[in-house]
Amino acid sequence: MTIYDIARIAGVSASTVSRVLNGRPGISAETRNRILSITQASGFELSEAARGLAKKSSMLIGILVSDIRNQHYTNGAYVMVEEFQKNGYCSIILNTGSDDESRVNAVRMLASRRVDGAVFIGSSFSSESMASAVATYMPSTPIVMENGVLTLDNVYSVIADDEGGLRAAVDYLYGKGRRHFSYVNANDTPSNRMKREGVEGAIAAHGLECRFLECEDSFDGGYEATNRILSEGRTDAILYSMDILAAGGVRALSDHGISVPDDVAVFGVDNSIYSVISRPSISSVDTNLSRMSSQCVRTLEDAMSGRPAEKMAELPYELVIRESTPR
Amino acid sequence: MTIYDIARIAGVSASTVSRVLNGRPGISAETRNRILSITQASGFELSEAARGLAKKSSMLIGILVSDIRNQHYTNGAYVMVEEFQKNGYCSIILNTGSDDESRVNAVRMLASRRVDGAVFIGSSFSSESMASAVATYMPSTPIVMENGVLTLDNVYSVIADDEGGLRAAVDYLYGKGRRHFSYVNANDTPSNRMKREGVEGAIAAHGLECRFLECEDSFDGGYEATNRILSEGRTDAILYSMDILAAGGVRALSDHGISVPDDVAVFGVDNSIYSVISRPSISSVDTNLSRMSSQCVRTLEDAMSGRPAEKMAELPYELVIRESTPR
DNA sequence: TTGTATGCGTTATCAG
DNA sequence: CTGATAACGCATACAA
Repeated sequence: MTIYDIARIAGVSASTVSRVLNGRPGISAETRNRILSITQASGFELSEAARGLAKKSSMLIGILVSDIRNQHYTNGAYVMVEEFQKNGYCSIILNTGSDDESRVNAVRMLASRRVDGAVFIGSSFSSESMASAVATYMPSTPIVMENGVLTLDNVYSVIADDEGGLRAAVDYLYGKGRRHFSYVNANDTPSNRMKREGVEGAIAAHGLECRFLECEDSFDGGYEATNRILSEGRTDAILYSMDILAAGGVRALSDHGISVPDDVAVFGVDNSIYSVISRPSISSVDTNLSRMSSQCVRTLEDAMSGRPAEKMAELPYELVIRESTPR
Repeated sequence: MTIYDIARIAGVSASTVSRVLNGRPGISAETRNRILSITQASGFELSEAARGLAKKSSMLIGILVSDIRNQHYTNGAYVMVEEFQKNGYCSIILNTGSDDESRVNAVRMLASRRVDGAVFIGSSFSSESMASAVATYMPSTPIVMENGVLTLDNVYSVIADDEGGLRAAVDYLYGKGRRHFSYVNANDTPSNRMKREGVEGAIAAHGLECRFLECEDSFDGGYEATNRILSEGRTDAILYSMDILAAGGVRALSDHGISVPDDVAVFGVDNSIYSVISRPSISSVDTNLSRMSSQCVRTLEDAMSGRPAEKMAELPYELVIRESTPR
């Protein structure tokens, strides 16, 4: 079924059908109604692909997610999907692994779909290979990076103050008298490096020391890292780069009969449902993902419609204090 | 940049470029290499929209999600996205509210994109209005419903044995000596009705009674419903239609100083991360979402490629026993 | 108010 | 092995 079929049935030309279906003026009420009723009866919808070809606009937004297992990212993606949908855009979501090749492939897919704009979610997209992929395959498509940076004309950034957030968390615990810090970090991303720098900076400012550990990006990863901490020496404050790790940590502490926050205080990052569900509930650095996501949408829509768009927006963090830290 | 531009630079016709870029045989190695190097240097990608127009295939899959806040669904969506991506398909994810109008609109969007196939995630799509929307706008596009049913020729189903799962959970608790049951149900969906029927059936079979409560689909909803239960009388076993409710429930019980599972046993549904993180961890009915999702992909790909596809597949449940129920 | 012709970027058929 | 040419479904400038 095409507009030509509708046209034939209605006894008019295809352009007339096109005009009616696009709500353009200059059509007699009679013809309009005839065409409309035929269209509705047949359940016909204009082909967005053909329309996009003719209008040079796909009404498609590409969303790249670096790690699907991180619900932090998927939540952000959904905020965007919803907001774009309000404005008539469809979102295509691609999950790129962490290897360069599949990430570049994802960019090529977006290019072949001729997306009107794109959002890259996660700091791990701040890489050389991404920069060159964008430069070669999408040199002029507006792109917004959530918590990432790429120094290209068509790329905009909305970033979180990860460093400041972690620094504040350390300061908070220091203010409560904690002096023996540990920091558990998941995978090595630019964002996690900033968090670590925040911790290091605050620790140094107080003239303290801190043990740094790496672990897998999961509940179990946090659990095991915490066991390692407990087997190695004294600690009265543990910070985790993500809530899910902290959830594992709280569980490990509890399994060892250690009181949280009396013996050991715990801080997470993300202010996610994990921090709420855990027992005790976990104090967390909130980088305000949903606000960041909304900002991404706004920036991208500005850029797509030629309005001046904010090249680099940094959103403030917030400390959410729960049961895992002393009052 | 189009294949005509590439053709002009290479000094050949557009058809030759098309052949090379599609890896078709019958081109001299020399011309092929010339075209390939020009293409790579320019970062050109074939337009999927134009290609789709000519080939009558969009290589697009539509995914409808009923409720974005339910991570159960989004997890399923991502399994699918990943699997489809492996086969060259792009997924467009639309979140329909719960009202009929926006759901029908979502179907129309899929129709206008000419998706090659679609998956509807969630039992709430089993409705009259959905059936008629599909019949009018996508009468011949293969569609798979995850945990839903629509009696149309082009619609396939992969469903969970919700009823059996809940029946088994009640039986399990009965076997541990529990006699005073409560059941907390979130929103009214076909799936949740099946779960409730499972509970009712098992309760009746044992000649018992059960208190039924409704609540919001959230941690807080489960928390408050549980408070209501505790204020109203005696209970030694509470089942929740979703883990997130059970997580709220466990927290409420704990806040009241009630021992889980000694005083009250708790059962959830979904076997999600929530059931793992809670303390005590929560026994849960696993309807095996990731297997369901994989099955959806397989069925849809069968249907799209004309192979015989399973019209209705029911997957078995599994009880995952954790700390919230007696051993 | 409506119709005709053309272009959008690609594939496919048919010649050469 | 390669090149014209039509077709895919729609929008739009131009004519009538």
